[in-house]
Amino acid sequence: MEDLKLTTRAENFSDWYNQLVQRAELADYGPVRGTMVVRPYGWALWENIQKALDSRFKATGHVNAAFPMLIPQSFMTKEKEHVEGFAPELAVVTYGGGQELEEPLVLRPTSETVIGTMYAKWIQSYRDLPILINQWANVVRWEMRTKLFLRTLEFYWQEGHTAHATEVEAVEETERMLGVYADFAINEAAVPVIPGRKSENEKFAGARATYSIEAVMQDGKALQSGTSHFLGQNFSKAFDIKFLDENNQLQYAWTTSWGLSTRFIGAIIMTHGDDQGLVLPPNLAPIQVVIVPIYRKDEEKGAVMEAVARVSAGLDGLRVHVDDREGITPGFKFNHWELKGVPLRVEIGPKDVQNNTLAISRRDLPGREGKRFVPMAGFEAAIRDELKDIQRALLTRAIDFRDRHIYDVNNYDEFKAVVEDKGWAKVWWSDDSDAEKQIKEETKATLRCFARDVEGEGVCFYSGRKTNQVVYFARSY
RNA sequence: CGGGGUGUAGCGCAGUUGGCCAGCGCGCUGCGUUUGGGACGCAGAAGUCGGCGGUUCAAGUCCGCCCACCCCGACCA
Repeated sequence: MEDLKLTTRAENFSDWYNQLVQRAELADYGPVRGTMVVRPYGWALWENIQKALDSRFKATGHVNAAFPMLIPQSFMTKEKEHVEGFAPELAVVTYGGGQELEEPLVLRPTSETVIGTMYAKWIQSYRDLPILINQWANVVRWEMRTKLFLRTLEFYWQEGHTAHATEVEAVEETERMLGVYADFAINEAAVPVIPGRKSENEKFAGARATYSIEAVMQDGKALQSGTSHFLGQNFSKAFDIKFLDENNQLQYAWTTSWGLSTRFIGAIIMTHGDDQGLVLPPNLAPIQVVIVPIYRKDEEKGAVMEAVARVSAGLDGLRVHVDDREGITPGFKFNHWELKGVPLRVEIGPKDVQNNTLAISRRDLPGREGKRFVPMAGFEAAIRDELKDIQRALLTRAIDFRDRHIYDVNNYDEFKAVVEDKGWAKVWWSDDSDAEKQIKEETKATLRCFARDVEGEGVCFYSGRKTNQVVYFARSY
């Protein structure tokens, strides 16, 4: 008999995640190994993520466009590091129109190469710069080990690609978009990410510098949740993106790229989810309020449904769902919508009709603790306030969790104990790629990013050398 | 690609030393009673037993090959 309850996080975090994703109807496995079907509920969540990001992109001057999914294979080889980085995970089309193609086409793993090619055509003068384009797209990377949302052969994302006249502008753009991601993650998703620069080992293939937002998952692992790359002139030299500056000098443009994918849904799940199921931040939840009518007899039904209609109509602008399914008990519905992570449940039954009240239950607080009765008079404000409070509470709780799972570590033994199962290690670090590789080899922990706003000096936990840099290490997805 | 595991109804599983009619729970359909934390009764529908080949009077069960998926490792957003 199939268990009604999820595997708990403590029992097996990975099973918990897999069961949750499928039972909450966020996604399912596609027919081809490693592919993912994003189901309507999961896609609705993605659409809300898209809206929150897209409005931020527009507000910072970007426009949307669409570039082709098929890329001539030769494009991928033009930038040396790029080809080395992506070669193992390319899917290649060799047949089309019933015959073998003259040149194989790769399914885009990312679009720097096509977009760079187009930018080379479109840019002649400094007056054409900056060019600030984003596209919402799917990309294909042939991963060996897959997991729904976190790593699949095909995934959905947005990729911004910009070209600038100066290095300073391009660096500013890279950091601006990192800031946009952090703002989105913290204020919309209530995922308290840590922004920072990646190490040379971990940066994007072809980038001068990569920045990321990193999130602490409930099993203590890190999830890279968005990236922003300063590409220098690497791609403009490879793709001949040149312009004449004010002094009639031919210059290579400075480019950036930045992306955030459906992986972010995994970050939300593993930041807020509990043993009852998904917990969604109100700002992004496809359904913010679910109303469950309760009645026994037909004569009760009429009055109850009337109250339900009144409440539902009073919540204009909120995403409200009335679960009026017949023949299913309220208890079943409570569990169902908890599994799906709806932030707030409203119950309206005969007693409420009689007392002129309604019952509201917060998803983030279990059982009686999160349930209270509010008077029908003024329910609109009560519900809106409650949603805002849930959004705040989720962030506060996640920040607290994050801070309790990042450990200041001074020696390698402590380090090993921490990254083994406790969480992240925050350490003084004298930047050394070989040491970083050695640590990864021995502990499976990777350098997630360089901490910002570091003051003073310390002693590297690994080499014992003096340094002014602090970094985070953790095992990651 | 290495290691491990699993394929029998939509899902989760049982199926004895091969034996005739392939079963159980959940879900699904219909009717009735229920409904403030995962309701109950009755009646139903639903299966190329992952595929191909072999052994046998007889294969879900034994043998061989293949395929798929999941988990753990090396790579990644």
